Formats: sequence, C-alpha cells, structure tokens
Amino acid sequence: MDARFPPSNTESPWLPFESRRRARDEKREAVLRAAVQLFLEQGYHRATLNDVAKRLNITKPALYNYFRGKDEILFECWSIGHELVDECIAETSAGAGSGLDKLRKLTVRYAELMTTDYGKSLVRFDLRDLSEHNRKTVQTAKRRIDRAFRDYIASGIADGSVKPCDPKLAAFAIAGSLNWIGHWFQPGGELTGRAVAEEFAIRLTDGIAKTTTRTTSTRKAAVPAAAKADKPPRKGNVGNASREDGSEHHTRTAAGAAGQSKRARGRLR
Amino acid sequence: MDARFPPSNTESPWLPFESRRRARDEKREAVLRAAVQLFLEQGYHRATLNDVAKRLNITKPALYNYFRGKDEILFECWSIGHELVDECIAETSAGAGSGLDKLRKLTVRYAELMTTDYGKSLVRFDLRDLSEHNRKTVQTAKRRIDRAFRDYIASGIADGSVKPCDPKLAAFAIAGSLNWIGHWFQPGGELTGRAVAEEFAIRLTDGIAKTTTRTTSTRKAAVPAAAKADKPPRKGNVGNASREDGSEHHTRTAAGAAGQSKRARGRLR
DNA sequence: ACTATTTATTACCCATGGGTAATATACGGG
DNA sequence: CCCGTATATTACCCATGGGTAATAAATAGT
Repeated sequence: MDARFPPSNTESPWLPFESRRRARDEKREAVLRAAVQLFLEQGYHRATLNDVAKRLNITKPALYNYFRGKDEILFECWSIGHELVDECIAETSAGAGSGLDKLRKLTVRYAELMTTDYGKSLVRFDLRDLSEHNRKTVQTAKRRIDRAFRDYIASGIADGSVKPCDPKLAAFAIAGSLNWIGHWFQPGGELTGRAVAEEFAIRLTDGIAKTTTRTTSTRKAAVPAAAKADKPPRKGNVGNASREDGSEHHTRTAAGAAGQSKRARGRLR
Repeated sequence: MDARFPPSNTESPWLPFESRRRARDEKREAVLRAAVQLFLEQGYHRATLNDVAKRLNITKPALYNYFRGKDEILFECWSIGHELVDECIAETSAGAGSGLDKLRKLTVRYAELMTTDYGKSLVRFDLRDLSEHNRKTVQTAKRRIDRAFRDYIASGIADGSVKPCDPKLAAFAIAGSLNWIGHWFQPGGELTGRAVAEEFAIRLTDGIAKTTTRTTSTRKAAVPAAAKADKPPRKGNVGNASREDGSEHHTRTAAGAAGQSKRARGRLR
C-alpha cells in the first residue's frame, strides 16, 4: 500500500448499537467512505441510501444529519478526489524539472490516484447526477485538471523536452488513458497501483518525448516524501457544498481535530 | 461525414398520428436510434421510456411491441456498437501488414467509431444495467476486443515492428485512450471524428513503434472502400437478445428486406 | 439530576417510472 | 365487406427509493 493514499479504514465508527460517541467529522467521512465504495460497486443509481446506512450499522434518516441528500454525498465523494488531484498538481508544479519531467510526475501521481476509490470517483460518476450548482463546480475543476496536463506539455514543447504536437489532443490522449484506469483497475488484481502508474507514465509520455527514455528516469523520485504529513489536511474548503445559500452554521466543535477542514455541514437546522 | 457510419437518420418513421405503415425493422431501428441518443444525452437512468417514445411521436407501451423492456433496448444499442467494432477488427485482421500496421489500422477505425452514437454506447453504458445473461454476452465480447489489441501488439513485437513491452498494459493504455474519446467527443466541436482518429492513431502507437513514424503512413488507406455496401448487413445474430428461452417466433415477414438480420423480436405473444 | 442539544430510530409520504391490461384503430386478404 | 392480425392508445398497477415528521435515546454542561 501507499502512504499517500491511506488504506481507507473500511470499518464503521457506529458499533452495532452500543457506546456511540465519536467526532462528528469522523462519522461524516465514514459515510463518504461507505458511499464511495457502494457507488463504485453498484453504481450510483443502484446503490440506495439504505444500503449505505446498512453498511454503517445505522438507518437512512441518520445520514441526513450529515448530508442534505444523496446527490450531495456524491458531490463530496467527488470533491475529496478532486482535492487529492489538486495536491498532485500542486506538488508537481512546485517541483523543478523540464515540461516533460513534470508531465511524467503528474502522470505517475494521477495514475496511482486512479487506482483508489476517491480517484475513481472522479471519472466514474456522472456529472448529471449533481445539482446545477455542484455540477458547475465540478466542470470548472475538471477544466483546471486538463489545463495542468496541457500546460506541462506546452512548456515541454517550449523547453525542447517534448516533441512538437497539439497540446490539447496530446493531453486528451494521456489523460484519457489514465482516466480509463479508474474503470478497469481492481485492487485485488495482479498489478499494484504503483506498478500500473509507473508503466503508464513511461508508456504514455514516450510517444511525445524527444529523447526516448528507455530505462527508467522517474523511478524513485516518484514519491517525494514531502507533503506526506500524517493526515494530509485538506486545504481550504474547495468546492464547498452549501447548496445555494452561503449560510454555514459553525455551531460546534470549533477546534475539531486541528486543521481538519470544515466541510459543508449537513442539514441546516 | 463518413460513409461507413451513416448519418443516423434522426427522424422518426412515426408521423405525428397519420399514415403509419412501414417496415417493422425500420421502426425497431428508429427506436434504437432515439434510445441511444437519449441514453447518451441524459444517461440511462434519467432517460425514461416515455422520453424515448415521445421523441418518436408514440407512447411508451408501443415500444413493447419491439422490445421486452428497457434493459433490452440498452443491450441492443450496445449490440449494434459491438457489431461495428467487430467489423473493424475483421477488416483489420483480413488485411496485410505488420503487427504495428494492424494496430494502427484498428486504432484509427476504433477511434472514429468512438465518435459515433453506437460507438459511444460501448463505453458509456453500464454493464450492470443489463440482465445477467446479456451482461455475460457483453463481457465476453469486450474481452474479444481487448484480445485484438493485444494480439496485434504481440505480433508486432514478434515481427519486430513494435518495441518489446507488456502487451496487456500497452493495450490498456491505447484502448483506454480511445475509449475515453467516447466520453468527451462532441460532434459539433472543432475536431472532426476523422481528424481525432488519425491524430490518436499516430500519437498512441508512436510510443511503442520501433521506427518513429513522423509523417503519416496510415492516411488514405484508412477507408478501404470495400465492405461498404449500401446497407451494411449485420451479420448473424450476434448477441441475440432472447432473454432466457430460445423461443424465437418468426411469425411474420419471412423475407423482410433481403439480408436484414433477424434480431430478437419484441414481446412474445 | 435536570435540561438542552445532538443524533439516532420508527413510521410514514409520495413522485417516479417500468411494466401491464383492456381496448381502439388501421391494414390486408379472402 | 368483414375478420384476423398487427400495432397503437388510454388508463392503470405497484415496487422502489429519496426524503420527512415525530419521537426516543444518548451526551454534555451546569
């Protein structure tokens, strides 16, 4: 397993009907973990909120203490995935190297992300299931991701590390291939996420690299070991989910687990 | 536009409530055209049979004269796409050339197919919406498609036209990129399907080609002008839809438009 | 302990949409 | 001209599942 993508803690904080009392955010995230798993396993429309609740040893209405509706749960799953991508891009952009180097770094990171649940939610969920407002948020974010790929390619062409090509189409080709990982990769298979990621990074960038990198150049440098603090604190409230109104009741747990992002609260009261 | 993928005849054979009377198969196909469009536009679950019917100037129960249920319509949409893919593979395999040549030919054809409605249905629809039986059919067919890519790559390695690599992962990379076309391509955009196909064919195979093919080698040979008879007759009853039982009432139109494949009939009576 | 607040439960509502039954309208052949 | 068949239509049924109301159990603060 990888340190950057923690093993997703598959157990429910709700013990079958006993001493319950744990941090709210922890429960919220447990709901999301159960939801993303079910949505991936069964598909968003086949997975019911009863299913989600059952997997957590609670009942459906309890979910509404944390979320306003099914589509918001979907959005928040997507949103976590998006934050992870954004970290990949930020790390890559912060580092040094040619355009090609950065393209490769991003490719490795992105590929590996696609082997995780929240990564998959970026490409397996249907935007049309979201509310108008959230859909726009997602679309904007997706464009930003696409931009990162294109920018690296373009800068690679500029600095001579990448063959001249249409950055738009090249980005589509690479990102498409990576996105597809989210459709076929199964954690239990013969390939590990890491292996797939590294292979794809080479395979996909070799076609446009000016110097064919046969032996691995991006091997050990893949995980920079930085930005790997224990709990990667989600920065800011990216894609906040407050549906229409900006009302954000912070009624409780003002200091809820130091640096834990304050995501949109469930149900207004 | 392309000759191999006819302009999909978007009009309904049901005039708003008037002189109706046309061949049954024509109507069946009109249903599928309307359905695939709606399923792609709105997604399978959001598109209702009422929507499909309305677009054809009929009402929902009329659809049940041609199909046994919504999931069968979905399957048949998929099935048409699959037949088109199979033709691509058959044509490619029949032709001559190195493994790389064949890989490129298939890539071009497949890419272009991904810009059409029935092509998209291969990658945009969720297998889990199908009946158990149909799902297995589709899964088998998908494996066959994957096999074609792998085989071409493997034979390319064997004949020296392709660099040594893992055929499985290379096929995933290429096919993934192509499949993704079905998610982003919009017919009205700046790129034509043909342009995308040719660009992708080069971009995707360059990485594993032993001789970097800068200038186009697969340009005009893309459309072999053969196998382009007026109405491409669907061969055989691939993936026949008779749900569980093998009962296939051929009660009528024994000679229904010469060579028109006899697909599964709607509703048994 | 008592009370306010949070968080869960049980029991319900009801819109949606796939599917069906009964029936009407057209066509085609004798 | 009438009847059988194919093909529509109208009017339903009803399972599903998201969402809500009323209420009960747990917790924290004083």
